[in-house]
Amino acid sequence: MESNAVVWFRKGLRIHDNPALDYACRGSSHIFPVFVLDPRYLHPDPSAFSLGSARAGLNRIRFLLDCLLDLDSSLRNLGSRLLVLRGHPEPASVICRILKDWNIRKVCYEFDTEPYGQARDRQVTDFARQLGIEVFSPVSHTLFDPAEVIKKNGGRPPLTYQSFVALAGKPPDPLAKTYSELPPVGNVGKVELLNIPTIEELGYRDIEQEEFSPFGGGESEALRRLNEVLKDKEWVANFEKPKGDPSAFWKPATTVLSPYLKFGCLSSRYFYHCLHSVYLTVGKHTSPPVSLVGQLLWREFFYTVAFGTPNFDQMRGNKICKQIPWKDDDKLLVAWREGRTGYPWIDAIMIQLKKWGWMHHLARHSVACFLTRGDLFIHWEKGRDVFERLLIDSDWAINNGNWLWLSCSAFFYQYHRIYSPISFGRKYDPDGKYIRHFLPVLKDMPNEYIYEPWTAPLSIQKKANCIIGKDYPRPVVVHDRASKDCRKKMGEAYAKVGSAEEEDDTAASESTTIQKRKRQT
DNA sequence: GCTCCGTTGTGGTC
DNA sequence: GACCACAACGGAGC
Repeated sequence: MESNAVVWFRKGLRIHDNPALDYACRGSSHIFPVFVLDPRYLHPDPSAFSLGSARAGLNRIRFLLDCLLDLDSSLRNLGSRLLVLRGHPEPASVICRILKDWNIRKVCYEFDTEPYGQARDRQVTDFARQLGIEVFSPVSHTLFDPAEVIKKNGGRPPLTYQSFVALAGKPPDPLAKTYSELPPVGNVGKVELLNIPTIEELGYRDIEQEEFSPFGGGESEALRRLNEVLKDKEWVANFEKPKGDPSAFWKPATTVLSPYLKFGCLSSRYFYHCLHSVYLTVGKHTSPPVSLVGQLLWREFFYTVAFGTPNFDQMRGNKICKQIPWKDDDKLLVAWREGRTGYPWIDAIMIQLKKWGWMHHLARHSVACFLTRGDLFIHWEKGRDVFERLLIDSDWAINNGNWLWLSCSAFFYQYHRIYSPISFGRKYDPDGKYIRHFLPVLKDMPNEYIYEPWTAPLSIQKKANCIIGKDYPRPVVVHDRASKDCRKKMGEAYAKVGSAEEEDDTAASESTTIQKRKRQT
């Protein structure tokens, strides 16, 4: 008897440790491995501020296409293939249609915690259940089930890393299963199958950008990269995140596995498992929060809080977010976004973001602090949008979580600790090699002035072929003054924080409001 | 109400 | 590279 199963790939673009794929294969005569191309994610949007679609910059689109090509090739090696479908009018309705057309008995897809994914999957789940089709939606993108952690904590997400780690315990092992062959693909009937498009086929032509992300997508590349990392056991064992060098770019100071985790080319559980094996063989190793395992737990922490916090991605209506009267200044925002603030360290980072779609974690801190509480006092949501579009590893929960953190809106509140746009970078890279690469206009500026070129005498500027105010901008703000002003405004906003909460919700936060009132009297 | 703690500040000293 | 002063936040636990 025929028994057909669909494996719907969204994230989780891998064969290894893939419970949805594993379950689809069990007892099925045919499986249909499906990916739905979402035009909003892929097709050019000329109104966007950078090359790319409405939802993603070109680097991440390219990364996704790499992932799909690799997944298709792996499936073909197992006697199957990826069925690529057109996402009109939207991915969920396309899935509903094929469930019927292909006489599907069970549909399997990885559980997705993001609001967009939740709404999309609810449509499919409801539809399938009406038709009596089995839905299998396992948690496999994260180490833990965020809903369970929240339940363990009495219904609220833990709001500190330490309390999260105390609750979390040990994650489940990855699936050990490997395949020699998959059940054959069934008859797709009249459903149109697409090829995995190229960038050019999507309509991206005459691209002038001269440097693109050096990181290619796909499970094979993820596992190659992982094995490269694991080879250096000492490095893995001694890893301490805050000690990394943000200016290292040819050989980054971190693993750069984040984009692979984001798309699920690499299983977080498999990664965790491998790290643990290394720890066992070397004995002495670093620990969370700074260790590599600690980094995976940070990911879990943000996924959990994001899942359990309504309006996590905005200031308004977000209970854990400080209400701060951020400034609205498009000119400053654009200067930051385009790498024209006049601070070479900040601008070089923003250009690396634009060209590579990746920069070191501490570099992200520098520019996020500069945009928000450090210098420009612009809303973290604006910076979040820029990162979300341009980063190849942009991940809804983690990106929003980090912007909340850096802007001192949640999790972290020491707003007087401000990164200097001049000395922070110089500490790691006194010769400015990083700046010279990403801002070639400054390549002949002497070391002495590379972090503050506006202080160079005109004769030096001329000799370096870079006149400040003409070839490279003057600073948009004076850091010493701007940061002092920001500190003052943050202090005022913090002092007023009780009344902001009162505006948004009345009954729910009554007890905290009373506490705040007491404190004020 | 007090104390301790918090992945990743800066600028100074030794 | 390690330590300090600076200034000074909220959360958690008692």
